[in-house]
Amino acid sequence: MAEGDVVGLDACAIPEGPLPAHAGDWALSAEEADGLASLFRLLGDATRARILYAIVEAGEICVGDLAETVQAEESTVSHALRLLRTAGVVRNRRAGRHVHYRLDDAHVRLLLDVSREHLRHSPWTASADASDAGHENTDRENTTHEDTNHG
Amino acid sequence: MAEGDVVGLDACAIPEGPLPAHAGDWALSAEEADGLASLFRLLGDATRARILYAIVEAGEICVGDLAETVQAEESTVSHALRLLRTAGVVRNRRAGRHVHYRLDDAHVRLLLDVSREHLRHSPWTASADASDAGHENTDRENTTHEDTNHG
DNA sequence: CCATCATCTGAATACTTGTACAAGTGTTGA
DNA sequence: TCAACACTTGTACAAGTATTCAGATGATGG
Repeated sequence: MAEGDVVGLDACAIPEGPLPAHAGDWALSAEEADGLASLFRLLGDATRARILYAIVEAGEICVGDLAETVQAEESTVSHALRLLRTAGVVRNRRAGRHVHYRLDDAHVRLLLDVSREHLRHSPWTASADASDAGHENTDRENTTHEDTNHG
Repeated sequence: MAEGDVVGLDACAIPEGPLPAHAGDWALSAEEADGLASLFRLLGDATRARILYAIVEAGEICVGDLAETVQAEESTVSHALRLLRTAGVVRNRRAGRHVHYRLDDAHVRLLLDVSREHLRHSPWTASADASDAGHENTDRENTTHEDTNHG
């Protein structure tokens, strides 16, 4: 009973032998989860995502160009930028009539990088063709009952 | 950095001297942006975030424990897990009456790791109190109008 | 087979949020 | 000062979504 050992009656969490070195540090408080979710939600919009990547690509870019690049109304872009700005993700700099935006968070840049990698190596695109899995039985879940050793 | 130099009349994107090596690769197509946003949106919910981190921490964990850990109804957790499952983020394994969930995407794990780091090093929590910069003029950005050289 | 446990699913609800239109602010040049 | 420009903001509405309740499914043990 390698793993079945730990499984109690009320607890079925299995510490999976070799845990990542920093296990235990992974636990998230409600606030942390909220903060993290806020960040992710911020990136969780196609327009904002495109804006961010356009900013990364350009280094620094003004609202008008941004709007043209991401094919959205300036108003939309401005609204999006405000969210990113107030979250500390981007930073603006006024130059004459223009306002230039640039990234203001190295972590976010890293996130964008990692996620882009993920995208390139993953079989998804926009429409996860696993659309709604109405039947939910995606055969990969059809496991043989390995540890049914209650007997 | 000499930046004001490059600004044109219709284009105000400034290539910021040394671009990241892979610049140009950063541009996101609409589909890519959508895919990326989908992923981020998936992580952009406090409940799901907590679920994911709980899964990472436990290595593998069943729905009931998950519900208790993240302090949510089992039904809520199940719904959340379905989204994560159909997106390929987590994977389940049936063991008797229990269903164990674990991460099923190294990229996502990395994202979670990076973002947790971000959280630890950032001054935010849930509510970004960097209020809304109504005037947007955060004085340090009050640069001398460098590129007002229209003549 | 039935009762029970663990989990899943569907539908209804309330809530959040992205977008567009229009008006406002601030800057520049004449 | 005025008009034009670049951008921001308020508001309203459509669309999306998280949560809950109730019922269904599948597994186990007697």
